[in-house]
Amino acid sequence: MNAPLVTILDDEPEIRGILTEALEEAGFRTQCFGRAREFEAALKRVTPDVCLVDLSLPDTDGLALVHRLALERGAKVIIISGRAQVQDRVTGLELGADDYITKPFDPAEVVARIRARLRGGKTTTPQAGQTARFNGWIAHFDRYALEDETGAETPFSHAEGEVLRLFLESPKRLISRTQMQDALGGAAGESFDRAMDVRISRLRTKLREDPKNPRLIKTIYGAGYIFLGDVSWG
Amino acid sequence: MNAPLVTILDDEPEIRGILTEALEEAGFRTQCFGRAREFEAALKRVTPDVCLVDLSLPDTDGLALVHRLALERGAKVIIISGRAQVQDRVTGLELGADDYITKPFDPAEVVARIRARLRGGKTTTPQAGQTARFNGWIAHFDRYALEDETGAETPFSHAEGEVLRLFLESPKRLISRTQMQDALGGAAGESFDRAMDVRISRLRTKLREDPKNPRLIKTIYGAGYIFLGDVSWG
DNA sequence: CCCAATTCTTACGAATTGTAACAGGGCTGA
DNA sequence: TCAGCCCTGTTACAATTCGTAAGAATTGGG
Repeated sequence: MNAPLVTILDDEPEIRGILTEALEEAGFRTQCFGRAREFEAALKRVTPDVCLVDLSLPDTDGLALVHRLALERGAKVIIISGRAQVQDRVTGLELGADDYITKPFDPAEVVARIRARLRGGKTTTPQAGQTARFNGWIAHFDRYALEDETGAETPFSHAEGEVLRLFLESPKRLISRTQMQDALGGAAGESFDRAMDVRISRLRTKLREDPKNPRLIKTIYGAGYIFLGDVSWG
Repeated sequence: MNAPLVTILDDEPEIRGILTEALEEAGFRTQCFGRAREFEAALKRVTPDVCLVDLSLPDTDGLALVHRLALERGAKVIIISGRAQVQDRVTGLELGADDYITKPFDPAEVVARIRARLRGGKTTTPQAGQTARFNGWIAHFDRYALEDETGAETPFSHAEGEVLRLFLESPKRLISRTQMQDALGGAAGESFDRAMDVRISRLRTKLREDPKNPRLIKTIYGAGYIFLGDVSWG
């Protein structure tokens, strides 16, 4: 398993430098961005484990960005801000941030708080179980079968299982098509797109999704897919 | 689903009072303890969702208690401490605490941080924060639908949702066109302006705005837009 | 070699979104 | 006040993106 990826979004290069140094020292992978636009562009390719966001961006409204990150992506967000008023912290946290650190900060504390977030989240599933429960379903990856609420089982194929596993490992997170393509070992960008669609389509029918109003696998036009549903592995 | 249970462990009665008042106001159930012994005894009967622990306890080592709580119980632990040194915070977090608040604290911030903890551990809140109410409407961002006063739902697309979310995140504030352009990730400078207008236009029709006299999305000639309406997220 | 299961590719239709074109109204200056 | 320009709203259309059915290619077993 790779080292956790932490993204840093701050317009001051000096702060970026301090943070990257401390974080790499602590064993994280890092990616830095000075403007929100670049950051959002990068999000189409990678899925950070924790996002550090400075609110005082020239580029955009930081709070709106935080809200989008937390809600759409399900990412862990830590706000770093010069605004130290209680009201600022409360609104930041209410909008979905997982933590709020005020400048000036100590890099050691930032590292400790990132670790605390990663500990709590458990986003990654280290090979633990071959079964996962979600919204009344049980996915048996050892047996390639989906178990109903009533206990009835529907088999699924290997390709379908790859997609399902990808979703179950990153629930409530937006997964872009390129990410999915990479994860599924799909060769270069041929017309593999359609194949993915087909896989998802078949998976949807096995999950008995209403094509007009999918509840579990939601597609975000022009962005990717998102799997809603409360997953617990075991 | 019951209200989340928060335990308060602090030797100062005054602080216990302040915290219980704020937490019950916020809708949590609370249990107070002045000594660690009583607290640990109570743990055999109940399972708190979040534990607030003051480190300066007379009858035990607070840090050791935190460590036990975090490791054995898997409970969410928030340290409240008078010790404000960075080193104290780092060790507290490393030992398993999920957050560290220094005295003096503001009860509102404590509530916000508790909520953030509960949100992170997917146990309690299935899908909070995905809806917003305003002037008789309910916007369901998880479902991409606008709910009427009568309960009727009108679906909206991702692009429309982006605009709507932007407005709901900054109500009663002027949003310039460039701001909106940045937030919506649109490539600048092009004739993307018109695209934005179209998005807003479509959103207005779904909100059944009178074109001659818009009540919610008001346009400020030469400056931008402003969203009137009393928004409450939840 | 044949059959069955699985997967990919092709093809087409539907939904979403950006673009062009035009209408209309506000703002400015004579 | 009125002409003219700029800004915005709206409509129609085109391009992109996505869903799925049907058939072809691949694989594996007998």
